[in-house]
Amino acid sequence: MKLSTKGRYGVRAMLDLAINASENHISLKSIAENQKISEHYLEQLIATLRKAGLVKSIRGAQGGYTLAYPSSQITVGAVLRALEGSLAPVDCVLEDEPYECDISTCCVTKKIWERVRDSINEVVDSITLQDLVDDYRKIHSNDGYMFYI
Amino acid sequence: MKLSTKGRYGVRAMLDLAINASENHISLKSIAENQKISEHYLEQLIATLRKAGLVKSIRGAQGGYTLAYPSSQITVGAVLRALEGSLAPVDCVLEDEPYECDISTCCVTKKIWERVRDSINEVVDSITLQDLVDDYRKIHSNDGYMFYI
DNA sequence: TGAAACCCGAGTAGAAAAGTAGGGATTAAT
DNA sequence: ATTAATCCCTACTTTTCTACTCGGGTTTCA
Repeated sequence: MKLSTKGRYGVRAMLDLAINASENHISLKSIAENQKISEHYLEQLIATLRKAGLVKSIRGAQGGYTLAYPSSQITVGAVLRALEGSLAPVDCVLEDEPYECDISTCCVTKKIWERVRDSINEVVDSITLQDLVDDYRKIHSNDGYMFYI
Repeated sequence: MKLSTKGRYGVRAMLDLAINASENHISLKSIAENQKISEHYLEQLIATLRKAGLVKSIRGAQGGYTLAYPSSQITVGAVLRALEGSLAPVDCVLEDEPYECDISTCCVTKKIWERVRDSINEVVDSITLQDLVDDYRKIHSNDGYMFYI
């Protein structure tokens, strides 16, 4: 029941972008350095986020990435689902294409997993990147990047 | 962010025991057959549940397993945590021995994972095996074992 | 033109999940 | 007492997935 590095790294990368949203765009390299994440690996994660429409890229020299929307409009849930897929704890309660049990109506335990899925989504959808930025600014006064996992 | 088969099989096995709690004890073999789970694999899961004090075993011929407590006193959460360990989505918010980040006070994202962890625990701790038995009886009228995942 | 960036697909080592194998210990029934 | 059913235990294997790495290609600014 663990989140993979995709989700964790992704949220941190997006938070990095949100914190530095004042600058026009940020290079992959600098995010990777700040967050101590393999550059090439992060590239793949950001590519996923771009395809999901959560970040925009600027190509060429001096290029980089920016958030596609204001940080107050991007939830942690959207980031996680883009990278991890559905947050359903078992495949029979996937939101889009639930895996059909042989005898789905008989599946008593399904109710448990639906409730777990919904409660996870509720939490992560209630937190925006801006909330994280606010928390971050409360702790730091522009003293660099210090939010590791 | 998926539950492993340990957790899913474990809950189903415990539900099987709860449904048949009227009989004194049930053999591993019959649970495995009912639930369509490899007998040898289920044996390992039940061993874990026994060591966690959730089921009792009777050895020898005609032996088997029973719940260690009334089904109304065993939560899904207890079963899941016995088999899966902490339901924390990342190691830095494990209840018992949280993985210490280098700079833990600075970890803004930690708050997210704490809230996710707590909400998962809240859901699974609010559901007892008896709740599942009640659901099961609502759907079936003693027509066998039909709750697959 | 060249360097700094983003873009893309394939491959890979290690870890974890899921299950197998094989035997030992206990006990009810005969 | 013997047998068969059952639980108990350790180790091994197979499959899948994670978390990368590799090696390029393309775009754009200076």
